[in-house]
Amino acid sequence: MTDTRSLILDTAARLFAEQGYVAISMRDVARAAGMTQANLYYHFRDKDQMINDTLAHLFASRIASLDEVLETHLADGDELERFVRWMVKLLAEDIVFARLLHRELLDGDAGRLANLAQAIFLRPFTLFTEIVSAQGRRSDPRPLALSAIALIIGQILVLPLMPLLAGNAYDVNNPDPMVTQILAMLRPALSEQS
Amino acid sequence: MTDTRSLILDTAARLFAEQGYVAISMRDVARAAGMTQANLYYHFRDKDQMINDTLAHLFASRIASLDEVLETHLADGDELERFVRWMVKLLAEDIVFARLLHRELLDGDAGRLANLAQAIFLRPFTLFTEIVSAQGRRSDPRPLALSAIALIIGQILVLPLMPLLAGNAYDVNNPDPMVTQILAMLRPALSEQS
DNA sequence: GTCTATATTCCGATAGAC
DNA sequence: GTCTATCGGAATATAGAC
Repeated sequence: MTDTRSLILDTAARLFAEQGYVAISMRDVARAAGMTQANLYYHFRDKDQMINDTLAHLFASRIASLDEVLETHLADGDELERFVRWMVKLLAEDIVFARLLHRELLDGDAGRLANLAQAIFLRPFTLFTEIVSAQGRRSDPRPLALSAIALIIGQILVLPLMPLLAGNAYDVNNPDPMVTQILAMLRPALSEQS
Repeated sequence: MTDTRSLILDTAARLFAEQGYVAISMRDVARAAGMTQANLYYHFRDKDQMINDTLAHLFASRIASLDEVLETHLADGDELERFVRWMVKLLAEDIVFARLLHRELLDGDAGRLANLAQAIFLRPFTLFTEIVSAQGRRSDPRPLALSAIALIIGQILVLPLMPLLAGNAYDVNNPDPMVTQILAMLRPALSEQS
């Protein structure tokens, strides 16, 4: 059985993702984790520290999957497609991670944003700039890399609008159509010389 | 002098955008608007109705600017660029609107999302599908239209990461670089025949 | 219309038993 | 480690004077 601290962190991550930090009380977390609220203060100094530890725990576990992707498949196939597919799958299949990421982008203070940039975005961003540079473009690859990340994050954020506007929806369990759509925008932008 | 109800709605919009609905109390809104909390209940039944009215008031005023853009400039220039510039300026210059939009995409229930799709997104979405179709593409224009909106919204959301990753930042008061970057991604995708 | 005053519930956090 | 019990404060909302 997993230890109590991890149980609390996983429970808190789920609740915070659904409703936000302010809307979830210590009592809510404790009840969902099957303990009393007072016991949370044995494991965490206060609510702020529990939030920070929850984010650190979740983000550290999720970014680890990028290392696997990079190390085990570094030699094969289409690097751009592999990167996009990894990021889309990560955000589409893990709604807790995706929603906490959005909450941090909206409400994180300077320190939390710096952590986020370092823990989550730095390696994908660097990887993408390398992919862009490898295409032989001479201009600064960084705006294009940030746009790629923005496109993927934006696609996930507007997903609930899909059925209301376009009349259909990407299947969360099948990220392929979204990957295809994103690649259809990135590839032409990449091959444009500027 | 503007009437009390509008003063409350504008004040609430600003505070809700900054910190979220749950974090802002009726006392906070009342204090910022220069009145007591009890008086808010003369103008609104409860907090929920104040939130809904705040969103309806803000979104109705902002989408009105699209009508101006469409009606006064329908004949000139580059329709795509005009549309992108309008949407980027709207989101970049009006941080209250942009943040409340993001909050609704994250936390809006089905009814609020339907209102959002209708009040804000339907006309830009339709406009963009028409622009795409006018380019002579034969495939469904809707995924591309949604991607364009996703790209613009995503760019605004990742703005705070810019100085942390790319080492510089778009100037909020000068949306041109972001418009240029977004057009650099949309134009090639548009001219690809599929 | 706006106020003072208050009812009720819930919050974060602590003390201390086991 | 986890509990019961409780404190002080802040939340939404209402009653009623002006």
